[in-house]
Amino acid sequence: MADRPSPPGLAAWRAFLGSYVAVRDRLERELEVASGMPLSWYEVLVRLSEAPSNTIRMQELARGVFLSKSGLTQVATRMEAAGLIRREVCPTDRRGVNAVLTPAGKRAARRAAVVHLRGVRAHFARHFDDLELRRLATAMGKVFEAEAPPGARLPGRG
Amino acid sequence: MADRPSPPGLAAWRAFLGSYVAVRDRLERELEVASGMPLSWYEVLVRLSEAPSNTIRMQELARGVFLSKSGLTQVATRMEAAGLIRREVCPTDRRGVNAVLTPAGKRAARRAAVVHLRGVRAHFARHFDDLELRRLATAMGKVFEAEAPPGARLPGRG
DNA sequence: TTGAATTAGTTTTCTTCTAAACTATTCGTT
DNA sequence: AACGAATAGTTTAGAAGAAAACTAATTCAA
Repeated sequence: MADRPSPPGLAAWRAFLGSYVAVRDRLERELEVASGMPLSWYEVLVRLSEAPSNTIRMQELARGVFLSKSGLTQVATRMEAAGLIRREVCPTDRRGVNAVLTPAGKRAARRAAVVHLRGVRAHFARHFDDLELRRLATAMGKVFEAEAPPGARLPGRG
Repeated sequence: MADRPSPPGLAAWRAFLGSYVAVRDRLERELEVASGMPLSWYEVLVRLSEAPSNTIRMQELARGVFLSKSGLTQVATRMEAAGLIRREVCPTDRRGVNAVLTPAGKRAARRAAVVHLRGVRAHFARHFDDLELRRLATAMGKVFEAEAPPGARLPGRG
């Protein structure tokens, strides 16, 4: 194996990097303006919305939203203060903590989803046809599986 | 136009997001270990290496490396202290400042490039064949053109 | 040519994130 | 059982970056 990417390989990486930054930035600003909520909060809400009993252990949630454990603790503290989630000691392992979506959190998630999904469509998906989107999902999923830390998992929908 | 992405559209976005975070994180850590240099420094070095006279105005450099102007000022201050770049008042517009690559900066750029390019190959490009890489570069380039702020530009190589 | 508006960069302030240190619980060995 | 190792989360300390306030130079209009 060569130790450098081919020219198209490097060009693809650079375009990937640039488009990620551009799209993420737009989604972040739109969500902030429309919902007063940072993208990290939205991601927490989505994972909890999709989880059985709207409940996830902190550790697993941290992996799901790509934050360090201390980072998630801090996000969770703010979201708890805002009434969107609550935390309770895990009944089966008293070291653990469950993050649980509150009714207000559910409502906030639904409202934010409208804005966020419109943005994903307008700034990302709109640029491709269905075949391209399927190819992209497959290709990026393969990279994720190979490169993400063990235990990381892509969510199903939201 | 629908106001939500199709399921493959959303799946593609999520896989895109996840794989970006995973790959970027790996490249960042590898570069830090091997060169003691954050990725933001490397990106500055690359842009300067590719520029005529190894010189770029702060403003344009900030756009090139996806940093705010204050963010670049701070990065540049550290890199100047490390001897990798210097800053000089722009002769044609005395409001402006040129960032210039030093000889030490050139050497550091070459050394870091070996590590970084190996990483791009191993963690990103390796997962695709040539056709896929060309498709990706085209697709992502299109998104970048449409979504990046005015004046942003993808680099040619490095 | 003078003054207002614009532009370039830096400084200051604040937020967010990571890593390391710390506390508490559980697991695993003997 | 009991001790050490591992695991879960929080707290603390520190780095990095964005936005706003600020300084200085240039442009534009009258």
